[in-house]
Amino acid sequence: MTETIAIARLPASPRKRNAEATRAAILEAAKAQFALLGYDCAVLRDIAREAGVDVALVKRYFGGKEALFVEALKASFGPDGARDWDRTTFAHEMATMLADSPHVDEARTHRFQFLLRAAISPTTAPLLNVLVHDRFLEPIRQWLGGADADARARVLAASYIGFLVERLIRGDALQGREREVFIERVTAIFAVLVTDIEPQQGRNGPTV
Amino acid sequence: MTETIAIARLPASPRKRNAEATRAAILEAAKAQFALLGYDCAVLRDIAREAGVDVALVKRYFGGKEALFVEALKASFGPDGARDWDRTTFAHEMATMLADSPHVDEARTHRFQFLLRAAISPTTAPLLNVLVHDRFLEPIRQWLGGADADARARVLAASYIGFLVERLIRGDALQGREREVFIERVTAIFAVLVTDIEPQQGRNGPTV
DNA sequence: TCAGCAAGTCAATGGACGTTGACATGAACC
DNA sequence: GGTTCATGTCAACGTCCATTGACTTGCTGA
Repeated sequence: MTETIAIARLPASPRKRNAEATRAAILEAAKAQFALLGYDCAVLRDIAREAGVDVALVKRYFGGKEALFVEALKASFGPDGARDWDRTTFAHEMATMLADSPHVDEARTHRFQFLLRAAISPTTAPLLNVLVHDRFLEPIRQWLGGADADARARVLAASYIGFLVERLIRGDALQGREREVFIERVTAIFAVLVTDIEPQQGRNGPTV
Repeated sequence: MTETIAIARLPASPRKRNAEATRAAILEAAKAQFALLGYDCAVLRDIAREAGVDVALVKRYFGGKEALFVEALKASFGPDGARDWDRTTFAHEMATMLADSPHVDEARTHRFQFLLRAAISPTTAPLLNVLVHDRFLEPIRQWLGGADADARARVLAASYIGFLVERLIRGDALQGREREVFIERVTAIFAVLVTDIEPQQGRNGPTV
């Protein structure tokens, strides 16, 4: 009798009891679900199922949905932060990355979807103001440096968000000429923002 | 007895029975709530209360929450569409408008919040792809004209969305020097996009 | 004045979901 | 081997919310 059961167990991994591991599994599943669906649409039962545990453990380990969310949010914005980009190649690299998002650098795209959804939802927005500033705006500001770094960081962040949203809305990848043009223009935009000096006036488009 | 009751009625407006008016009232309340909270967080009871009617009427007039949402979405993107901007002043005007959003041109900000929330929520995104293209991207594309209008329209739309999100996340108004810098840079960005010719290469930031 | 219908009200239903506490089970320690 | 505590399971409960259908009220036309 025991042998047949042992065979039947193969599909479900017989995970050993391990608080740390299950906690981590829940957190990982939560990060994915919250990024994909946002706080309101994500469902604890699904998170638990994805982690291979019971819902009740969410309460045991995190206290509740909101607490889990905050934890997942923090976990998503850990060390990375102020990645040191090369100033001379930044604009082009970022543009290319965005053009190929979300297929390239999936983890990064993922994290920012998370942040974006969190920042926009009226439920979670209040939890976020500090985090957005500390982990997102402030690193950009410091990296930019120069005059009016704060305002420029804001514009840079906003542009970045916009391109990300655009990619989020259209799922398909950019290709061929369209991709090239996208990269060209976006590179030009980031170049405007990285530059310390003010953009020259009178470039308000051709006077038709 | 009747007189005292008549006096007590003052606060609640004794609206006459009027199908068209109540339908309109519901739609108006729905537009506001959906824009403010998004599809998932908006509650039919609140919409009904704001419109001064019973929840059941939502079903009678619109069929259900999703149908009401679609209706509200269409109603929000009616005639406006391809407003004819002056090409020579577009960049600066738009930058200024965004800097002062949402306090100026509140209606416009409102509508785009609506669209944004709708586009991002996984619940409503499927309902939107066509609408976003027809009422948002396509008018921009036509207005832009020139080479690679499609790709440029995409970048323009994305930037616009980004700035809107930034303003949405921070509620407070830009002021003083910060506002000036914001307008300067954003103007430069839009200028890059309105222009038909490709941006000059090599402006990848100072070589430090 | 009365029938008939549209407009509006009310209470109830059913599902989804976060939360909770009682219970079972495995491992570590005496 | 038995005790004990942490880990994991189970079956609810309560709430929120969209939906529904039966009921009431006011208007209109004969």
